[in-house]
Amino acid sequence: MEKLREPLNDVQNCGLPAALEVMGERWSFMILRAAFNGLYHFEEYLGALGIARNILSNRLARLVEHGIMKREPLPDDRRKIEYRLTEKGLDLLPAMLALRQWGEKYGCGVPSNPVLCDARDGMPIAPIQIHAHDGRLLGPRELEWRKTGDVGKPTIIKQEDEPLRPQLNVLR
Amino acid sequence: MEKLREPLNDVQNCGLPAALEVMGERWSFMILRAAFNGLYHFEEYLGALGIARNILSNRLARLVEHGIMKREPLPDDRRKIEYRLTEKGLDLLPAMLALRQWGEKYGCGVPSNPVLCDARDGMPIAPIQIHAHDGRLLGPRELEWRKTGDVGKPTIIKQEDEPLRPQLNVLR
DNA sequence: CGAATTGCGTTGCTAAACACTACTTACTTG
DNA sequence: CAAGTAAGTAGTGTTTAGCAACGCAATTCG
Repeated sequence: MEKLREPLNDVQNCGLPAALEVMGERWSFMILRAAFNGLYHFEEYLGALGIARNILSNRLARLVEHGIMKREPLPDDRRKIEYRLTEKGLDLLPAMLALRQWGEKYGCGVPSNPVLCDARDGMPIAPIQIHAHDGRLLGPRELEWRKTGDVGKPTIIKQEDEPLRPQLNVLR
Repeated sequence: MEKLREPLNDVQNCGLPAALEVMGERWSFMILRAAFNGLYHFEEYLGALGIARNILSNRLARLVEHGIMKREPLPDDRRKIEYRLTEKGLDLLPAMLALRQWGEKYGCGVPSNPVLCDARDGMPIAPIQIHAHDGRLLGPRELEWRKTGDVGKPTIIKQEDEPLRPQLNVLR
């Protein structure tokens, strides 16, 4: 009885374990946030985050190693080194914001003073949500896993009585 | 010279540290993924994830403690206990998917066989992205931090020569 | 009924990751 | 050259993760 489900222990077939290899380490997300706030230098991160020097050193090295940040010494002061986000790093912004918004909603509860806004009109950005290919908003119960070959095929209404375990019907 | 920036060390004013308190721990996201795949029971998670018993026990307890999952013994077999996502837990789906999509894009590189699809038409979901309040798509360079009082005010074109550090202009 | 099995969880111990403080090295500035 | 700055390393404890074995209640099997 093949219940279609993700092969959870198979690291190859899911991006999540891959993502967590770096971003799952402590401080990685906080360093990322600092980077998105325009910090560039070791001592800036150090002061802003309250992290230990050796940990920061190690974490920055790993982020560089994984192509999330790039490390370039400044020509005018060769002591100084700039750590900047790469494109790969910038691509983490949606994930970071989704996590942050979730934390705002349930954690500290409330306003989270400096608000991330659209620079064009100064309005706060929308919540990070799940959209269909055509832009419709999707909730958790409107989703299902599909084998690559079954993508796009019409949805089959289950006839048999055996209660196929719901795909993403995780509530009630 | 007040450069508007998030107060990075101030845990109160950002949801990210709050979110990371639970979700930053190892295995939390992987357990969440398993839950979104319709796993309910201890031994199911255990087999699917390849995690140690004590760690799983501990992590589930913490997720329950933080209201992300709920723990309810089954009436018909009182050994069995169902771990299910709460609404708070379900709300983590965008963050989980954003992270997963990022990992797919850069990590394992490619197809990630079971694809998450819109149940209605069977098409894969769109990438998780950042939208303005009116639905426009926003990139990292079209964003800025604003004090709560300045939200919605027209964007000020900087006149002075002193090079105000760019808000989210983290590239070049 | 009694013995084996299942489901969940704990305990004891080893290894890895994290964190604090102090030290080092390279460079710049006065 | 002396003093200071920026980045990074080393030494030492503490915390967390990981493995294997045990405990225990509820269920099933003979």
